[in-house]
Amino acid sequence: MDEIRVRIAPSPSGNLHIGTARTALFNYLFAKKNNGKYVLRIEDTDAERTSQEYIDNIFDSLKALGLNWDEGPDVGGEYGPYTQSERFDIYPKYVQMLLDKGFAYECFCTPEELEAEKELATQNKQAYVYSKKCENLTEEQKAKLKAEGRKPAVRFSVSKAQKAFHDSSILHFEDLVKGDLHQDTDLIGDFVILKSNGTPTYNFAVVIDDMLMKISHIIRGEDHISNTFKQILIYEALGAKVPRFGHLGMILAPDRSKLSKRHGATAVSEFVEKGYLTEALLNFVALLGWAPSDGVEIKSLEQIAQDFRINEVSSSNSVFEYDKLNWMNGQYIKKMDIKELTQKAKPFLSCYDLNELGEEKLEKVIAATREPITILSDLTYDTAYFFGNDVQYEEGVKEKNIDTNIAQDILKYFDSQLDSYDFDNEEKLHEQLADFRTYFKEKFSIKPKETMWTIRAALTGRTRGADMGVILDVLGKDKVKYRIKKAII
RNA sequence: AGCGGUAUCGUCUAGGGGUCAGGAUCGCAGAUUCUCAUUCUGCUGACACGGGUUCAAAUCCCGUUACCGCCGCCA
Repeated sequence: MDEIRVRIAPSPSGNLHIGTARTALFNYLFAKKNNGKYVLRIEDTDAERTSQEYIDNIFDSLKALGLNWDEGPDVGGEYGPYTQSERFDIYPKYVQMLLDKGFAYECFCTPEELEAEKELATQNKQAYVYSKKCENLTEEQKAKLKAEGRKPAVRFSVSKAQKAFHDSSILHFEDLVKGDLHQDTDLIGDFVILKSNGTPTYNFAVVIDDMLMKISHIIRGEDHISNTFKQILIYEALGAKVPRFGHLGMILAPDRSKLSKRHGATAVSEFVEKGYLTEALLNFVALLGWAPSDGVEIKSLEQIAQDFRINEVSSSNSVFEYDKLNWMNGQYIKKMDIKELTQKAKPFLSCYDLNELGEEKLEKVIAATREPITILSDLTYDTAYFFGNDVQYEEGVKEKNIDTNIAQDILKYFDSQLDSYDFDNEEKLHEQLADFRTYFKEKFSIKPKETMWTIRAALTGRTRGADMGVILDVLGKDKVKYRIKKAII
């Protein structure tokens, strides 16, 4: 059997889209599972929409996700170049081949003429199919048109290719995820393969590239199904081996439309900026259309690769909802190595002076605040009280937990005890805090919870937050005293 | 309009002629810890509709509907 080779071919007209990331993931998984090669090709034929910034973003995002490629523009490989714009000189040869074999012809139609044909079709409520009026132009006619300065495009003759290789006009192929797919080729118009400006169209360039790069399996979104029939015909006309195809359902926004900017983040990098971990993002997106055989949903890339079967991928669309992504991101945040997490958290703490705490204390802060959060950006607010001298009271907290008589008693007593607290020993602090709580419970029947709320409110301005022992420890005696005194009326 | 695809809890999904239709997430309720968080336990919640085939249909077939995609000298 030939080597399994798959590819991901993003077009750099934007940052790496989450949908493209999922397609990349499934290709990667398929390659890993089958000991194949996974190649990256940049499809930048449309120079106007392409930019280096997007190319960099695609590279960075893919790498951040851990979807490293075996061959690609940067790492090279046997079948390069892997950037389509550097391959322009190889397409004309194949266009000529099709021209010679009679599977393609020059078309001199102007945009206006084409537009008129389409207009007519819509008026008659018919599907538009190119009229083929240039298919049988004589050499003289062509020469005349060229003399007039008309630059021809090259069209593929669908019917000729179809008749040469198939008995019926219905073309079938066995899709890796959707099973038998078919299309009446009479309904496919003769499509352009080479534009009049000399550049190949997408449908032609992909076939040539995939053929030359020996791609064996093409896994992509189902928006490409109709292209597949055209591409199969080109492979056949070229005398090339037709690869296997697999079409994935699309990722939809909650309103069932295509996921776009108005729904929020769409690019992997935007999710990262919002505070999502690439590991969680990848895991989440894997679950859109695929389910683990053991029911365990949180899995590493390698674990997923072991369990992955392309024919088990769902063939329907899936809706992208944040609920589960948030939960999953939270799970990853809880489990991540604390040093690594601290590094990833830093961009979200740029509004604070991190030197105030130092690396060791910062790690303590992150460890103490990571539990309840779902995205890293939650840390911005949740760690606020560890920085600066003064405290920002949340609404109602001062009135409810500081300014009452009991609260004042608690604070005064706490203040008087503070000198005996061992601020260099977190474990000791916990015990002392526990004793303090018990004291108020036994003596005044104040719930431990409420005692702590008061202390917490004075120290953090909130009734919710990190472990109190950690707060005392990180803040240190001076700051704790300062904040407590400030709260006492 | 045409062509192609898809249809199981709100969402992601498992299953597939005989199941109490399973899990996850969300929501709700309880429990736990100093914390309206976390964690744990429990609960609510689905086979799009209509016809067949069959002893038996969510599962197979046909139709309808809905949704998605494609109909570019974009990729």
